[in-house]
Amino acid sequence: MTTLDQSFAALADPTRRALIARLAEGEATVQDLARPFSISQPAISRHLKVLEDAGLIETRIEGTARPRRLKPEAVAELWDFLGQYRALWDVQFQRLDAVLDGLAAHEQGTPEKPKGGHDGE
Amino acid sequence: MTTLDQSFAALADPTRRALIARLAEGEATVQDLARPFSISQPAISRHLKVLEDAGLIETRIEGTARPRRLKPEAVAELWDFLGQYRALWDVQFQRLDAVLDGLAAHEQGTPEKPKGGHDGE
DNA sequence: ATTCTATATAACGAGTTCATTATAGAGTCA
DNA sequence: TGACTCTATAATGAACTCGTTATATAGAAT
Repeated sequence: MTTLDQSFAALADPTRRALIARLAEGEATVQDLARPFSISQPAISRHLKVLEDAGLIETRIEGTARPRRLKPEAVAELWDFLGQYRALWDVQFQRLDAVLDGLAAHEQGTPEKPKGGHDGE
Repeated sequence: MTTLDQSFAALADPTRRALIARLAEGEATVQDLARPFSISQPAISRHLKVLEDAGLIETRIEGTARPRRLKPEAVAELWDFLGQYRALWDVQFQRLDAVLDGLAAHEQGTPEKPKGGHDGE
């Protein structure tokens, strides 16, 4: 039942993540998607089926072509799941924040962001 | 190479997500973790190894016990990955946002997201 | 030392994944 | 119609996953 199973499993494959990255730029056919990869067209079609079964993409029919597009709203469930643990992460860093405060503000704009600045609500 | 592979694969298993949920409440030994499940201790130990290899948990040694604890900072990478696609999702919902704006601002700082209502297992 | 407890590891089997090649089906074009 | 293109599906094999039981290891308690 859990679609989290399918979604996480779908994203566990680097080829599928690359397909998603490509689709983030816009609709693409199987041909378009297969071209940059060194794997066969049937393999791509199967990856796309996995992504679609997970609800991450959807298919439109146009002649013989089947352009795929992202369904970004599918990310919501994963986002919420991770959000639970990101909250813990923030809590952990609250202590670190205190330490950093004690060390005085000696640097600004370091690669590490003590104040969890990851999302954009 | 990508640890995203390991992280997503680790989270694709419902037993492992349950282990993580338990660890979110605090450190726990293998015994603690195995008790609520109907699977064997070796199976739990292997799940924990998968989670640790993915960087999602860490182990402390205390006598013969090996209490595990969450490493919530490991969520950052996954969070960032999903964040790319959540941004697309936000764009899609900008039209909906406009509608909601029209309905007046009735709440501030709610935990619910614009399209809330997702469960967490 | 012996025994008990906590955990890890090995060996195995069923099921799944991911690639391949070969082929089928549907739409387009001459 | 026949030939061509785009995509899906079937058959197959290697590798991995996830459970099991049996056993090994390490520390604690007696």
